[in-house]
Amino acid sequence: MPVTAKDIARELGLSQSTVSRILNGDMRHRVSVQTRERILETAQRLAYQPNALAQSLRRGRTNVVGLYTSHRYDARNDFLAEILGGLQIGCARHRLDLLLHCGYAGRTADDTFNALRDGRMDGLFLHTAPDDPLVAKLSASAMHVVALADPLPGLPAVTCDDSDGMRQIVAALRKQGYRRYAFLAPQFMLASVERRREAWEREIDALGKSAEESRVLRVPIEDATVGLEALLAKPGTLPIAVSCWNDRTAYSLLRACRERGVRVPEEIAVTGFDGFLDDKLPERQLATVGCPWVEVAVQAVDLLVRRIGGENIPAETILPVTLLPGDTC
Amino acid sequence: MPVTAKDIARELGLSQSTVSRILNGDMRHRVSVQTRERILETAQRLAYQPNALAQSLRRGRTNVVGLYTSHRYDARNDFLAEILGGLQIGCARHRLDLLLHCGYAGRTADDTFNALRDGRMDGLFLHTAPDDPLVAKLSASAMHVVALADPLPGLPAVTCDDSDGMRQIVAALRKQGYRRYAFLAPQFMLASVERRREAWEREIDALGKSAEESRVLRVPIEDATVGLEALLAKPGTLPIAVSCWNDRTAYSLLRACRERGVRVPEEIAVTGFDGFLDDKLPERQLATVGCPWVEVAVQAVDLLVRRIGGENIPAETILPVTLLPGDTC
DNA sequence: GTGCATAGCGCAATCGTATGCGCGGAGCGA
DNA sequence: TCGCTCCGCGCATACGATTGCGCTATGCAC
Repeated sequence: MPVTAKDIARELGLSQSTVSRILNGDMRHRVSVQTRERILETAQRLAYQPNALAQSLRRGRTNVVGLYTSHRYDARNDFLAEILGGLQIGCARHRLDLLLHCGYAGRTADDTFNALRDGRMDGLFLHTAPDDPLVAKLSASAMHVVALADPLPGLPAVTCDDSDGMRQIVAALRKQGYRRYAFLAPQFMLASVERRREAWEREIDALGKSAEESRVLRVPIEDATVGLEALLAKPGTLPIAVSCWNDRTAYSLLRACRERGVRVPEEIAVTGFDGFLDDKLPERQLATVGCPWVEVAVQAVDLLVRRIGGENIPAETILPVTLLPGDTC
Repeated sequence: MPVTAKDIARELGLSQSTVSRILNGDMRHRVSVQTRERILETAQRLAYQPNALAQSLRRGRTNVVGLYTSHRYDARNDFLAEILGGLQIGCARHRLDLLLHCGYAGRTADDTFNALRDGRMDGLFLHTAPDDPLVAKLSASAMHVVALADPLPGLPAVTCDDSDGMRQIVAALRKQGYRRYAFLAPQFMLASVERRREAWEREIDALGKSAEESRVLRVPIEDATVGLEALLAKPGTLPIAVSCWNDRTAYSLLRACRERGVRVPEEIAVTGFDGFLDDKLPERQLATVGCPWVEVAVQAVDLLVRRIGGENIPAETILPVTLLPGDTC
């Protein structure tokens, strides 16, 4: 059985409230020096550890923040790993713990929403699709939420500059004189993807008549072969400059090219978005956009803490990205 | 303000205890059908969500399990990502949530230990070095702990069959007739590494006089160049069969080989351990051992739940691994 | 009219902590 | 001696739930 404040009080013939005040350093409550010493010494000796549940219940504050993501973790999801690393850093700074909410199979948005507001956490980080029913519920509730990487309607967010990143990429492609362009998007909905797509379209439109072709293709993230086939099926001059919405899709495309014997960048030029480093690659070869995901998460923690503290926080914090040239275009 | 059971009781002119019993489906407590209906309807209408802190405090059970890892998350740590994914699956099945304990900078083992036993979680998953002071404290405490992937003294663990995996690898190398061997270990201490090293040494010893050389090198996980230099510095017949303690180190070595123009597998043969899939690679080229890390985590959750339930659980659960041939040896 | 069972519910303690307020005694000045 | 201040601490309640036990009213048999 864990030792409680009452145990200490009983041992010393004091009241539990006095023990509590001393251990919390409540200076308004005057206690003799000897009593203080005895309490501290006894707490030490009995290895007293306050019950966090009771404290949270009473204080109305848990020092726990949650993370809800619509996607599960796996070794190929570099994005979540980076975000998680950043959250770890941020939480450590603010002495918070992180509660990963595990979505039960068959759980409805209602269930999930209820599970998130059961009092165990002070705030929540969210990464999901904008049309996730959870988003509307959360933004209508009193819950403190910060969206990560992808802006969500009605919620503050910390993001990377998707538009600028894509603008820079296409600008670089234009400078190289490509005439056929394509954008590879995922089959699911994500706000940042649409931003990148819009920026891509703006830049392509600015090309005017000099662009021979420009298409947006939706492909499964783990296999870009269909996309590649569709591109090559249409006759026209090569190469085609294919901008992928993220690095993982770009690597899918690169693999598809290798498997079909398509030369990069002579026939297909490829760009990514994220800028993950990986020892597994010979060198940085993928031309991509470097996104500070760790920093995104760190800043998100700062913001959430301020929000919990009652401050107003900006609707969107956009972090700058950098072009990372490579030899795939 | 969240609505409490007392609010429902007040609204219906009932007592809070009756409300609680109905909502918990306590059949021993007899209540008229109308009252039951009214309570359920009102709870629904007011969107009542029981306060998890109060429930946990009273019930002595939180339905939260913790994860403590000595390493931080990042995109290159495939291992943690896989483990985390498995924990997600397992926790979802048992309707648990996962509390990531963020180690604060400057926190001592004492601090960490105390933070882990503050009543917020029912049990804990652990991945750290065997000489981490935390391990001794935890195994001496009443806390329910399951070690992940790496056995820890005094604690139950779920692991992969390190010995068998390494045995299979070296057996395959022997069959190919290599005469010089090396083992690349990390500079930090981890039980599974030592198991792999011991298995490697046993197999090499079994070669007897036919082995021209066999060395164990400790290299930083993110850069194997020094190791490579040390190997090549010593004259002798090539190739050298280098078994790396994990995939990441193997990729480090492969990169070092590329950078120095060393041919694989003609001059240096490379094997890994983990078997992570990655779209970024052209094909499965690294010869390695496939470890079911997701399954390790899933089973760890099952075990921890049984342990929390009062059962005795096996000291070590070892999951089988499979040899994944490649073209790096 | 009495006894007894049962249906239908409430009282109150409990989990461990935080905190507003009050209370007895000592010391001191007038 | 009276009144005031300040020291040192405890009482009691609250946070929001769970749960053992007991209480009242009704119905029914006798």
